[in-house]
Amino acid sequence: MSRDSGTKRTTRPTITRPRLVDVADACGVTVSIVSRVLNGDPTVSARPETRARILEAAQRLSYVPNGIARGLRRSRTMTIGAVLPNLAYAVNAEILRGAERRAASEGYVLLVADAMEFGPTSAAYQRLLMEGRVDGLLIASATTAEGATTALSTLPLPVVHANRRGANFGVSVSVDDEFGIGLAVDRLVDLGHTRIGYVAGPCDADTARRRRAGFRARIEAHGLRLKSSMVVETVFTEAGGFKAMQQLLELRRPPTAVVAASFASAVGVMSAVTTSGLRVPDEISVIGFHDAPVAAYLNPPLSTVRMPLAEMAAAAVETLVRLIDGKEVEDIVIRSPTPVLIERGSIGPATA
Amino acid sequence: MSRDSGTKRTTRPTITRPRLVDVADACGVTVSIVSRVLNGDPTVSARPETRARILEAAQRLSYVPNGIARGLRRSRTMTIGAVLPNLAYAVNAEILRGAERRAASEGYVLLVADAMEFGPTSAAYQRLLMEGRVDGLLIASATTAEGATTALSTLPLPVVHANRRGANFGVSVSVDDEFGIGLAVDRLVDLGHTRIGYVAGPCDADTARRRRAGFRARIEAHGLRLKSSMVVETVFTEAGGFKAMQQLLELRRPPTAVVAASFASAVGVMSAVTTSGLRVPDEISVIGFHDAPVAAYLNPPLSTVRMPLAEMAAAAVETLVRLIDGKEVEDIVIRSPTPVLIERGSIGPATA
DNA sequence: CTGTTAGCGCCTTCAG
DNA sequence: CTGAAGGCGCTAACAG
Repeated sequence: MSRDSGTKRTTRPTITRPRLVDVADACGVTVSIVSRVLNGDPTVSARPETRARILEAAQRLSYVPNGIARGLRRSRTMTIGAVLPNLAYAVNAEILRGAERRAASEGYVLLVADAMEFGPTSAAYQRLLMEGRVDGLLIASATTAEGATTALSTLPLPVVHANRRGANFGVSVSVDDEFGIGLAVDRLVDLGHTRIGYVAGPCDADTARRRRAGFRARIEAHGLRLKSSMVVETVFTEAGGFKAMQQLLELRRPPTAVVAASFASAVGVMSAVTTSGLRVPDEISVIGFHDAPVAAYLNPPLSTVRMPLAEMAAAAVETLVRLIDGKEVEDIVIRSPTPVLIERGSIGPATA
Repeated sequence: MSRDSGTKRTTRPTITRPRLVDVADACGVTVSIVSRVLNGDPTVSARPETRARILEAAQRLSYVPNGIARGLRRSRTMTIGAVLPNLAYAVNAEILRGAERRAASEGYVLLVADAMEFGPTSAAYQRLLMEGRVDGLLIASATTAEGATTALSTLPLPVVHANRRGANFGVSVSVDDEFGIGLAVDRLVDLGHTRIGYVAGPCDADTARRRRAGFRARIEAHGLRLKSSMVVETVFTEAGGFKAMQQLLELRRPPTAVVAASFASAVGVMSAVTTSGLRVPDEISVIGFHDAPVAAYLNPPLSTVRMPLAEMAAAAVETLVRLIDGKEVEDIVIRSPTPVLIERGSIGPATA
């Protein structure tokens, strides 16, 4: 039919999928009604009989609209760019997963880019942003390269930051870090600890700053004093936690309990304690921030604060979609489900 | 989801990006030369002066071609669909990461879909495949839903399977599981172990079958006998490893060493040993398959077999691109860098 | 109720 | 050496 009307179809290596026109002349109408019927255009009142014929034909040919053509026409790609840091850490994987799920249910797909290499000069950056392949951007990296962020702020593109507040452009969706870290403090104080150490995250991440502030505030709310030597700043990795804990162990009076600002660093902390010949939780209690499947199987099982990360990611996608749709949005802090302390074997009563 | 209101924000006014025609009449020529010059068309011999003017204008307007329009025109989206299982496990995250990197350097971007929900009826499936948004598919799930795979095999779309051989369609890029698992056996035999248990993966994953076969072969190559009670099949999770190990511990003569077919299950194995009051490696040695950052910080540090997963993912992308380009490709087994046993504290000499 | 038509932004054959 | 023009497949006015 009109399939070969275009004279030379050149070399089409793959089998061409049915197009709108194919289903159109499969039932003797034109593309326009087919399009409108298939898209459920409310302003069209097709004769039931025609409509049925169209739907039947579409079904029979297993017609699916070409997303690229549609994207071009509507200047809407139904694609979201996700910029994420190292996926080897469960936190980020969980965010990506939550985002992908919600994106799918909103009719979007996710393009991923590694935040580590996401500078304005990178190929990924070019493809994602400049080529107009995405309708919006979900940035889940607390520490995206500075060059990238400033470049981004000049782009006419909706941006949502997940787990990061106060960027100078875009909207933020985050969790209540202060509250979450407070849960850890409360429980440790409950157990009689008064010398509680803190393995903080890098201060260039605002989420790390919030946790740290929350820790201090909660410690002081309990009438305790936080000596500055009890707080060590490090990166969000096992190695970082390990080194930080070694430092805490060198103190004249080491802490009897330690809260780590991430899951990975908490693992490092436990490892440092064990390696030094002390026991968790007998001599030192440990709590990590963010949960992971492996937590329950560590030796001892690591207590963690579980934050609603998947929900945060979902809300971030939802917000981004609203933004893309031109609706008003505002910064959001996800408070439900409430952060909760998962108690496992790594904490116990103060002994020292 | 309860949320918190902050400042209201809306999207910035959308500035339309420069088009080909903009740079064209910015220097008084037509789109056609501009297109050809910018794309480095070798068959065009533009006057140096014109060419310079064009490049300058493009630069000045910071013109970047619209990827969607180009995709429509060339029926090439420069996009690869990646179907992956649970990213919470480091193995998969590493594959995704390796794939993303290589895709970027090949000029492609990656669309991700969760293998767990990747059925032919899922929205993600629709968007990725049927809508023609991707030029090819990278499947890194050993156990993609059956419905999905059969549906896929009928699609005229290049497919590469990573870490999975013998699918009835597409090409495979995998690592040498047999060899890798053999390294673990060799070392344990070296250490004097003769009763070596194996916590296998689900037999519906061909990669799990290969590891299992490799294990048996290597055991027998050492002249040992493998009692069937020494092999327990389970899922690739901590919980799976835990339960499997419990089963092995109930044997009249439990193994003195255990090889687990995944990282997660190895963690579960160690946990089960410890929980039962035995010690690793004093009473039981443990080796896991696939490495992860956390391994070195477990208690005791977990010995693992490190496989070239990132390289595999990169090769898979490269193969897919070749396939997309219509070149001939064949199944690949990545043997470099060679799989290597990372010895950590979880293994020691046989004592029983 | 349905058809015609004009592009979305780009590439590319064919003329000049 | 450069221009003109026809689509890629689809949507959305605007007409009948």
